[in-house]
Amino acid sequence: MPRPTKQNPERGAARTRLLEAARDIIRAQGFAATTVDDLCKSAGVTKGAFFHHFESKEALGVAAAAYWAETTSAFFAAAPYHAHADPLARLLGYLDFRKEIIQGDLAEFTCLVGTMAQEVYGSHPIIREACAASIFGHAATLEPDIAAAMDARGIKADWTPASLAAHTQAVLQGAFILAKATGDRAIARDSVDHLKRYIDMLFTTNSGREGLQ
Amino acid sequence: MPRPTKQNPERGAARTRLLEAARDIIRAQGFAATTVDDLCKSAGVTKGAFFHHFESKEALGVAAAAYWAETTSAFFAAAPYHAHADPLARLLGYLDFRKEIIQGDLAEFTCLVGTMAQEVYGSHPIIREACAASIFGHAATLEPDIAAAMDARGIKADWTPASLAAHTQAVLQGAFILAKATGDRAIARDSVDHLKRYIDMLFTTNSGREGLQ
DNA sequence: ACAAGCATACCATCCGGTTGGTATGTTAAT
DNA sequence: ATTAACATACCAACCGGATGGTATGCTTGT
Repeated sequence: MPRPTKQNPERGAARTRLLEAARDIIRAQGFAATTVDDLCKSAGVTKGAFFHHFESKEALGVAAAAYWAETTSAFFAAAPYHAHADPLARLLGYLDFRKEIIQGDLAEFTCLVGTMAQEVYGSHPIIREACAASIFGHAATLEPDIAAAMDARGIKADWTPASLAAHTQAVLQGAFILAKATGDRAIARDSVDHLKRYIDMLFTTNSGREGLQ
Repeated sequence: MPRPTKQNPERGAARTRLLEAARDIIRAQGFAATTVDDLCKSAGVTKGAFFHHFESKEALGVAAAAYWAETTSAFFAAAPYHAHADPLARLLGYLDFRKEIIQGDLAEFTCLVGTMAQEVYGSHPIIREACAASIFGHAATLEPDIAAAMDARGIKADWTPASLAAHTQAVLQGAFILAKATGDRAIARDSVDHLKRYIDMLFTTNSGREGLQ
């Protein structure tokens, strides 16, 4: 869709630059506090360009969630933890990878769609749905490894691969909130450690094979 | 400070009513999307009353977090799980209690300070701090039971009571995000179940007594 | 009399969205 | 090969309503 010209090679990139601006600014300020002008200024385009590409601010929110889903799924697909032969090692490797990327500024490693979902679940159901699709689409990539690890160890539990995959995302989202509340990244990594310990115990002790309660 | 009159017994309650309105509306819409007029309308007072009691919208955010800390700490202090004799039973009872109160409308059981912290951590550091105080003040109430349970079972681990207490709050906050994203309360309860299973295993298997990594 | 607890009215600014226009590129009939 | 017709990408200026905050004054209890 982009149509660059000879004089201005940046032409045609307005949409992408607005989505990148949205990704960065919304993570730092939230959706409601981010104005269309903020986005235009950061992207270096005018409001006319904004409303040419997006019907409304709400539509940008949906597009930003979709863009997030695309870019992060490519990012994780390229991550090294997939190289492990054992599915449990891949799962724990995923969590190590998540721990590794918890660094730098808060707005750089926290989750756009988690932030947006929390904020707009009541007022913008369309954005909420796009965020849910991104979160659970990502969680779904963990399920095959979880199922394979259960299979390999003959584990019959009262929890499902989908449930554990969702739980990993809950822990990560919650870890981000604690990090934002304290300003401390370490507390987020600590929660991921607890999650790793849980999963390790689930697959390496007998307790994991019997139901709770 | 309230000064009720004979004609209008509600007089003097403006501040409290504004805080209650803030608790309810901010949980449903977020802090930035909640206008001062929204709050005044819901509390049944005028803007003059609002700015008589609060210097600014930001000041109301801080007061709302403090009010949340007060009311929830009283709420949990009165909960039945404290009756258990065994500290581990109290800890698991706390999580059962948290599960039980996940019902009704989303804005009724989710956490005000978690929502606010996520949204304003960058733009309103004062509110962020008040939210952190509320979250970790609540987490601190779990630490004595965790420490006692470790003691009773002679557990020497590479995690601290404070770290596990923080993790429980991370799981709860994350569970709320997933619930908001999907509109489904059950997924939040599932995460609490995983957390219960984790804590159960930590204290009832040998794996919990050795370090991860 | 005086201060606390409000209400009314008002303001300056901001914000999402619109309008009209220009520059560039594509399609297809002649 | 030219050109008319159309589409895409973007800009500058503007608009109406909303928003946080203020100025002022009225009530009520002490």
